[in-house]
Amino acid sequence: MLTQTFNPQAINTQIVGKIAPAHPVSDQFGAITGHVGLVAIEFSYRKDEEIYGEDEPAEYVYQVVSGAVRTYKLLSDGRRQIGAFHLAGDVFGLESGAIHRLAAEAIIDTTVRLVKRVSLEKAAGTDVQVARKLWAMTAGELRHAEDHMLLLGRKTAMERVATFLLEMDRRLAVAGMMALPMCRRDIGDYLGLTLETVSRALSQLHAQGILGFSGARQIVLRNRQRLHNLDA
Amino acid sequence: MLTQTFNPQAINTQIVGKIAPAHPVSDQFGAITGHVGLVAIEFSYRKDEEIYGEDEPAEYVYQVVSGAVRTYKLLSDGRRQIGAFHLAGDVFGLESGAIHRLAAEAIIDTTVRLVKRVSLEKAAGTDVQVARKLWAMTAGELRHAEDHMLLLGRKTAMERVATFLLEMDRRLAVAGMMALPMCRRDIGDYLGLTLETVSRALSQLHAQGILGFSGARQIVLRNRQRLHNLDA
DNA sequence: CGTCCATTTGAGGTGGATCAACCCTAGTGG
DNA sequence: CCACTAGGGTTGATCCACCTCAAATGGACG
Repeated sequence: MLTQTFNPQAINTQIVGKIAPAHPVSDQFGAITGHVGLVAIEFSYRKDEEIYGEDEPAEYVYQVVSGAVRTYKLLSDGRRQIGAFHLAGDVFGLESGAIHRLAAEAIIDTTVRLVKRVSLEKAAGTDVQVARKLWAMTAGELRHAEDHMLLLGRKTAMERVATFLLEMDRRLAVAGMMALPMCRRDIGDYLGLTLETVSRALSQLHAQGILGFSGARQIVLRNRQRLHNLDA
Repeated sequence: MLTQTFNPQAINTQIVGKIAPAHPVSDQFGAITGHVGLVAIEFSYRKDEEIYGEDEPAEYVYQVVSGAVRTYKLLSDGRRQIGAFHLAGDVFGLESGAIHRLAAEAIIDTTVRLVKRVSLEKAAGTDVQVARKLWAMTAGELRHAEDHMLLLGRKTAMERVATFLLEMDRRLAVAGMMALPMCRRDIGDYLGLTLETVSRALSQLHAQGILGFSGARQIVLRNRQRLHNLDA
């Protein structure tokens, strides 16, 4: 489990170097790599492929170029808690220490950009702007985790699903429609529910006209206000 | 909610200045304040007193000198999720941004040491060691939150209570005994359970000889191995 | 010694889990 | 182009872990 099982330069990679970020303001990763002149490499993973395991050495920090990633923890009997979904532009695998605290897998075919963690650490050691940015990114993850603890500890199934839909709507809606990359089981493992409970909640919202389907994973929110009301 | 309702220098305070930390290695806060020469102030809160509210400006960063603190989020109908308990030596209220994401209250009579957040920010802007330390502290909180999401999303009531006991044993046991500062309701709100379920789990562990009571909050773990087995 | 909470314990209810079909659709191969 | 298949999704029936409501007990403190 502790061995690095791939060599990013071996398969389907591309040296990117200094990149003009696609989203100059919001692209935190590009802001750093561009600023410090780090070399970034692109790498692709197929659906359900492991990117790194829990408790593996944190050799790289990643940014999703396209696709989607889940990070999760497992109990010994297989129960799984997904901590976060990472979509295009998101950074994941950033650790202050040397070990990944969650495992990461591609949800669908995914391309990532990656840099060595030690090179970021080194940059942070000479540039306080970089150090500040790394802290802010970790703090952003902490904020999400704190919100998610409230959801997992205290919200009902319908409230959790409503929260999830509003989060995904905010993060990946295009033209009022969202194309979910993940299956019902992933959603359940993110929300601390079973896939059946997620499906029932979505069906109920559909029956109430709050959302529309075009295929199980293509969802249109028809009434965000009522969804907000369902979310505690 | 957004107004700062106390003046730390007004009541029962004491200017501490550069402190020789009681725990030279583990005292992260002292390491910073001592290193940079920041002025720390001591302040005391009575049991159940609010230290700061959710979404208040983060004017200070705190370290527990004595006592215990809970940080939590509320839903509009009063449901509460406690994110963490902070015991002697722990830092809390550290934010990368300008706002506190959780509220904080004293669980029992508590004394804290505090420094202005902006002074820490300033120190981090000139000293990369300080910046590194602040990042590491936030990353430590994130690690705890990630572990706690797994607990809240996927563990059974007995597993949660076992995890809680092992955590408190590690953090506050003296001579094999722990004196819990918090009530059953606080434990429940930390574990995503009701106070009755917490009580029943503790009674069951007592009946099995895994722990001993001397008063409801004085607990001795008699068999850590069996407790570990109960914790997934 | 009495009061006030915190805690424990009991009885019963329920939201979500589990177990089990069934359905839909995208992909595959003929 | 269509039949077949497999995996994901939906829906139904039942179960049970935990919640809710209620009452008794206990311990700390005046």
